Amino acid sequence: MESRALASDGPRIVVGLNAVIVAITDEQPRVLTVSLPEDTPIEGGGKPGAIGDRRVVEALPTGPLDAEGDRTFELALRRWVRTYAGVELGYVEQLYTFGDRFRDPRERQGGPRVVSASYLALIRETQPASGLAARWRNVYQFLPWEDGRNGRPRVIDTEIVPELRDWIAATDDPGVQELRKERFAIAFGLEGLQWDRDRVLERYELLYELGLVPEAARDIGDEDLGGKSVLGGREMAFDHRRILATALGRIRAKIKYRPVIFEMVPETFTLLQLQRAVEALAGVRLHKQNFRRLVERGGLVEGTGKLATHTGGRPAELFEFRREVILERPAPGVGLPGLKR
Amino acid sequence: MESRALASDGPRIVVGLNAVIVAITDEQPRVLTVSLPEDTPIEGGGKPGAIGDRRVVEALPTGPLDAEGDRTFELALRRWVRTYAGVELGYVEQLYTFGDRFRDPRERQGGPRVVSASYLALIRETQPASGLAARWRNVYQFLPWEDGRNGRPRVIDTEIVPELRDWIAATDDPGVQELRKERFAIAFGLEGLQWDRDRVLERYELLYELGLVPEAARDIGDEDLGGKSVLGGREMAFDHRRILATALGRIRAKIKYRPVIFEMVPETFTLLQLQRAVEALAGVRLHKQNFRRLVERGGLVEGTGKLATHTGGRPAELFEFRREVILERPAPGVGLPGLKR
DNA sequence: TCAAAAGTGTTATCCTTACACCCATGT
DNA sequence: ACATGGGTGTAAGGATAACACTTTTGA
Repeated sequence: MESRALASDGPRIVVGLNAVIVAITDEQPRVLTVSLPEDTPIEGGGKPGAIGDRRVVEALPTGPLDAEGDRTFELALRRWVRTYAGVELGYVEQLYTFGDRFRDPRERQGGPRVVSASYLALIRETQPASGLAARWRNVYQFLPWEDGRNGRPRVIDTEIVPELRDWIAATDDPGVQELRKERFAIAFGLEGLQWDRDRVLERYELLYELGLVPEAARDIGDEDLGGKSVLGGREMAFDHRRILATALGRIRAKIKYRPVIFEMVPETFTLLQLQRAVEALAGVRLHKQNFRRLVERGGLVEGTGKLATHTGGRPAELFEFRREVILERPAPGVGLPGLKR
Repeated sequence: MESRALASDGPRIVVGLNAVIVAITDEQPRVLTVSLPEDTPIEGGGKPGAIGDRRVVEALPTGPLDAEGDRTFELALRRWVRTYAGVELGYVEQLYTFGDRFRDPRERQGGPRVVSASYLALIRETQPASGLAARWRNVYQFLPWEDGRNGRPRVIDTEIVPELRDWIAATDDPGVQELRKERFAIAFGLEGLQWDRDRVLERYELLYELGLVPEAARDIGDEDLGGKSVLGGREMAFDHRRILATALGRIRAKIKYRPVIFEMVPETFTLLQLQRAVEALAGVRLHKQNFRRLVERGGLVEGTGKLATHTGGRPAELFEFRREVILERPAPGVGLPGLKR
């Protein structure tokens, strides 16, 4: 029981917090990253995968939990991000807690087991992060196969699908082949199935398993990729790209039944601005007229009467979020109308 | 960064895992609980709230993470539950990680900060739990206001609403009053709003905040409830009732877009059996004909041709889950058709 | 004048809801 | 016979998807 937990583990476990801080700028979803300093000390020494290498690898902002100072995880996170990154967080939710062995490679050299509670934070603007070596990165630099706004990403058919087919053929057991085919089809929407935008994590994990991302080779202590092509897409430290994939999947799912998109657009916005924001996160283009009808008739927004000029065409009315929807409907989200293009 | 986390905290944090194991028997949702032994040792001594009192308090099964033996949290959980409770888990997902200060009251007497990663597990049958002082409890014994299958639970109008009204009136600031009114209305579906079945956690937290559950008084080290009535509903140790509320909310939401209900019914079942299972979790009655159409036309089930006799009426066809839906539809769930009665 | 974006209107289709009614079994 | 649950049919209403078309600005 609880007392058992108290007795069992010694000082070999540490708890960290990390934040996936997402904003939208220039119609692109952005995530705040930090560079791990090249001289990051490594406990235990030895070859630590990519950590401590000459290469600079980006990571998600990570902070400690002060066991005696921080009343809750969320307060700790807000404090930490405010202090070190100079960013004030708005909407915050817990994402997932990662605790696999060796997710921090230093564990192999006697480092402690690192448990990270990860949080998703949505903010309105890309405040220029102060302090640290922090920067805003386009989320799709890390997950390029997730951006379908300009048609199906080319990587999928040129790189991923052939590798997946090889993987399926690489076993003789027809039962295993079937299972692989099914996972493949579900994750990437092949065999006539539709591409499920929300399955971001499943796709990343499949690519990791197939060794198509550099993290895979790195984590088994092997820089060499065995001749396997490595997809475009920027590498991250530790399992942070997995965490980012978890975050994007969560956002995509949530946007449909909670009005979280309004955490990320200005107080007032045109309907096209709102649509572009949703498209940036969902990774698909939406049908304009139907999108407008959905948000207007869904009671999500309310016209302000003011107009935005310089929209590139006819001035558009500025809208604002109608907070009352939360009271009226059980699950108010934007909903994605039929795709276009 | 990650290295910061490594350096900061000493042995003052421990990580535990706890499991909300849910099954359905006799049309009731059941959760596996254990009794905390009366002689549970308390680190630091002193008055520990309910822990160590004469009173026996039930808790969720909790196990340690073996930092060097367990490869992942989930494997640790499965191992632990198999070994100590004799239950083999099927579907498992991470729920939430709780880490508030003093969630384990022993922390006040110098005990360590206890971080618990909680998991939701759904299983098919109530295997009689072996070992431990484990038992299956009706979930609604802990959260009686959540069962609306026989009409609106009486506690709501007799106990909860009056207390909530007092709470709203207890401040003079009209702004605060508005905020309270809104939280109240959202959580309990008053003021003409509808009751949102999924907001289980919000309801529990409101009741906790108002001191209507014994845990509230206990956690501030005060056995006396200050004359406040305490609702029906069985107490749990630590914040385990909050965890249970989180779990029920998650199940209710998930059932609508993932076919998780099939983890909890026998391999073959009649449509009424399936409906009763969904009703047990959702806490509402459903419209029979429409429920059937939804699951059949949604491609979720497939007739086996066999019949179940002794149903109480005409023999019913036995159905089974159509695994292929997962391939066909992005978010296959049961969906709750209009209520009846 | 033309491109770009805003905004209006209409129709076919599908899904949900709500009734009404018949069927088969056990007691 | 009748209570209980199984199962079919259908019509009304609402939401969505897909089109076509008009309006208003800036370059």
